[in-house]
Amino acid sequence: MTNFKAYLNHISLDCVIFGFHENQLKVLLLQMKYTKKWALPGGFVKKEESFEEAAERVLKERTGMDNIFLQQFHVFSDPKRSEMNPAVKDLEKSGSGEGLDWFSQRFISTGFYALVDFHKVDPAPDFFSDKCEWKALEEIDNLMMDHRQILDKALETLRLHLTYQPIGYNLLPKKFTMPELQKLYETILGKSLDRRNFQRKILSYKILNKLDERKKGGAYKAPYLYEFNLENYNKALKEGFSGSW
Amino acid sequence: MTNFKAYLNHISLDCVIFGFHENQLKVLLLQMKYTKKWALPGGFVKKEESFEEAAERVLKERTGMDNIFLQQFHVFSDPKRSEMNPAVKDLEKSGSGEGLDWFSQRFISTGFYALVDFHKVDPAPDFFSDKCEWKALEEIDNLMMDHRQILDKALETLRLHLTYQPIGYNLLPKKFTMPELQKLYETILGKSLDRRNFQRKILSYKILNKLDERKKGGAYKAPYLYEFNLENYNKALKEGFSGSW
DNA sequence: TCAAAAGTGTTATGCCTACACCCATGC
DNA sequence: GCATGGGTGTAGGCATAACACTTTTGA
Repeated sequence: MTNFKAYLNHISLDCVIFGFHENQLKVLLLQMKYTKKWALPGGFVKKEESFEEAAERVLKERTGMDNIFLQQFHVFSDPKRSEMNPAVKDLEKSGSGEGLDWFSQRFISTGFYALVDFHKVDPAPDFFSDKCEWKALEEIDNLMMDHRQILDKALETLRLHLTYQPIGYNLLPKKFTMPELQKLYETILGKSLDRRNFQRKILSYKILNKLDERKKGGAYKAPYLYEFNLENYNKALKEGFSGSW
Repeated sequence: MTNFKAYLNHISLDCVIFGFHENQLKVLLLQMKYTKKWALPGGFVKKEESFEEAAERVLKERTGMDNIFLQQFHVFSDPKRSEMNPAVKDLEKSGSGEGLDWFSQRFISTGFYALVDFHKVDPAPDFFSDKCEWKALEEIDNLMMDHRQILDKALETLRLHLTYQPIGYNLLPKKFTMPELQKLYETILGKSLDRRNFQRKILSYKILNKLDERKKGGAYKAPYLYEFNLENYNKALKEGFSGSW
């Protein structure tokens, strides 16, 4: 990762990787080696790669996972967004002259968001960072460069998609309970929903299979387990829900 | 436009410029000089420009207009999308060696869609084209490279935005009638709507001012004129309509 | 037996849909 | 006067929102 010849100049991508854990929406972040600033996992695009392939590669490297749900959402092209890029400082300290040239150029970054099953992720830092960790949305502040803006835009897009697309297959384990699914929706939307109405509505979409099993081990009354009906789920992904006109 | 040193390598943008005329949704296209293929107006990004600024510049050049409603919607990054780029052939014929190198590189294109008042546009071809014309959606086929795909994605995005955002201010003259606005919606959505329900719904958004004037000159009963209530319109643009959760 | 969480059903409201009649204008 | 398009109102159905009681379980 110190030979940049294989990559397209001034093009980068940043990934907002969402996971759901302990009833919180979390994002996978890297802590830069020298500046200690937190940053979104990102990468560059090889000369024969599509952006989607590049994003998959980055995702694989940071999470160990394949086939991640991935969605591009915006291009961040402000010519000043790369100014004072802390990564440059990180490279100065690491003494890589070649890298310095690379990092001092202007970067146009395409934002992707990814939805992953928290438990399946094995976080791995990259060459420029020494930590890779999940952070709950509330504990995140002061990200590198314009990464806060990128994160906000990703969240905004995710919320929008929620209103006309099913979500959850990529964020939850194979079997899950209705309260868990509801918590996921509530977390993304940032507001609480009525239990009964939520259930009626989500069931009306026909994207769930109710299982005979109940979730054991928890306290109190054991909730039923559900799984996604993939056929209908994928159909809903393509066609979308309702739409007002 | 034959000195490409001022521009970022392998980055381009393409604009899908929508206008509304004679109850049809139309798109502004260019006809390439040598291949005679039709193409979306596009351009490159200067080294100190944001994509949005570059798109505005392109829009200004093709339409003569400023302050156009502009929205980026997707990045097209397939490494093969530039293969057999007919513009290269156009350049071969025009004998520009420098241009050849430029055009033979891989391009990553960001798609923007624009909404404009048809009557205000003064179409102007660029260096590589000899015609710049409005085409109704139905008459469009066989566009250059992946431009058909870009157009389709723009239309899909526009339809989606229609369900949660007001639209029309940028596409219609200052004063317009309810039937005209309805035709616009019907055209974008590709289906017909009930007159009375459309009117009730659009009025419920409070984004219109009903004027005392009626449209004169037309045959039959003269319809009332409306204008957009900009304050509410802009508020609706920001906040969006409803949303199912 | 009590507290906490989960399962389930009913009612009211409002929005969307479908539909009909009258009015103005040009031919 | 008739065809065409525009203005307006109403009834039914479906989805959403608000809301309460019962059941299970562990402590």
